[in-house]
Amino acid sequence: MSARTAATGTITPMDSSHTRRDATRRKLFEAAVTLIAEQGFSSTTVDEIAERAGVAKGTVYYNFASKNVLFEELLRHGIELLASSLQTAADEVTDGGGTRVDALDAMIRAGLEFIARYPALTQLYVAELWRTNRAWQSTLMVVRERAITVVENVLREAVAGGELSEEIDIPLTASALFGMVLVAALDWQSYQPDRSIDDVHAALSRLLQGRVTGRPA
Amino acid sequence: MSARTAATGTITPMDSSHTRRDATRRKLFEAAVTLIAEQGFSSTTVDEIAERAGVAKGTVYYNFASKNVLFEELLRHGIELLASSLQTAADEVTDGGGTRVDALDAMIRAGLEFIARYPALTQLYVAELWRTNRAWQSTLMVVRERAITVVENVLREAVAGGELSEEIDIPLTASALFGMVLVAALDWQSYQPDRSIDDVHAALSRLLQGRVTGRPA
DNA sequence: TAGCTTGAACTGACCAGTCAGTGCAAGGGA
DNA sequence: TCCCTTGCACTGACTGGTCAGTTCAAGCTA
Repeated sequence: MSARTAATGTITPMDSSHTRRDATRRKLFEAAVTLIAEQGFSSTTVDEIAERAGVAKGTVYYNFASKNVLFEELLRHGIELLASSLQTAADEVTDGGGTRVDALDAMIRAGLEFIARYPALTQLYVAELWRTNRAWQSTLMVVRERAITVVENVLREAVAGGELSEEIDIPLTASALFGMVLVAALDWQSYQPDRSIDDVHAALSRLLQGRVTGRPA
Repeated sequence: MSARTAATGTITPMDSSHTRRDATRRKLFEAAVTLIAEQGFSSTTVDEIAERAGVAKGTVYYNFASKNVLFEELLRHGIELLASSLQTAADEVTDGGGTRVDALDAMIRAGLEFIARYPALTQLYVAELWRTNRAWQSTLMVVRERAITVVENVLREAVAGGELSEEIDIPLTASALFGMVLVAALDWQSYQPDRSIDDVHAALSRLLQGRVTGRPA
């Protein structure tokens, strides 16, 4: 009974309650995320979302105040999944006696797994995250903060523990690591889908651990 | 007489010819790139583009067959700027007797400068590059190829010359480097605009050269 | 003069959001 | 046991508005 589902992946592997309404909302998230990732927010119509979710258009408006609100709730929902997945990966290593660098490595792995499981959600974040003049700008800032902070915290602990150089710039390094995983994963999915996740992980891990320039450990 | 211009940056610092028509097309590119970066392709109207460019709507259709065609030509135009900028940076170092790793470092710098100069163009690529089911999908594949290849070539030469470990995965490492620069730069512009380009460059450079995990060279 | 631009009017498709009405499960009164 | 009520969840035809793309007579400029 794998939690993983088909190509695009389901957004809500764990569900909270079991009311009829929640099931409908979940179906709508599901439908919206793939459509918006494929076509963008404004060229995705509410009719399409409703049709793919197998409900009537009115139901969309019964459950969400507007198309915008549906999207914002989707963003918040998704980032919670990512942040907790990264946090869990880091905690498991740290609690098991691993180093902070090992934890970073585990987060890279978790990031790749997340993107492989929810490619549509990821694509959607990438398209919106650095856009200016958007209605949901503030939502996105919070969302970004939530994810980046997890990485920054581990970096900070690693510096404090002497594992990483005191000279690294924590916010910028966190961004860079994030971007490295993000773009490598998206490229992998879109343009080199034949590669295994282990290949991708190994390449990124090598970069993190400074084994690209060829000095062995 | 700096080539750099205002906030969004002009797309066409070097122009090829001087006909009246070319000037109009350039104005339209200019207007389209910022509007689309801000709002996305489909919520940007042709009327808006014409207005921002200071031309009549009829002129848009006199110069481009459709809104789609305008956008595709914009993508092709932009990637040429990026690829040649990266190539030039790499060549300058190599021709001047620098190592391939130095060339990579220079490309990081050139990438950051490019993104700082053309943030709207960059945002637009990021939003579209990994999107599926798009009319201009094939245009984008070519465009991505053009940029990634420049990085891959330098990596390959570096491996051949023994500067980089033979074990690195060239396509994946190129993607990762690309993503690292891209995301760090966008984050810098959007969320930490007070930082200097030198700070950002230093942080990325450290990652490239494996000085994050603290082993001095 | 020929190539380019203007601007306004028009068409037809498309789409977010509305709303009067349906279906149905649970409760309660007789 | 049967009927009636309540209200949540859902439905889908409809509305008012928007926008890509067209057309064209007239003006400008190299």
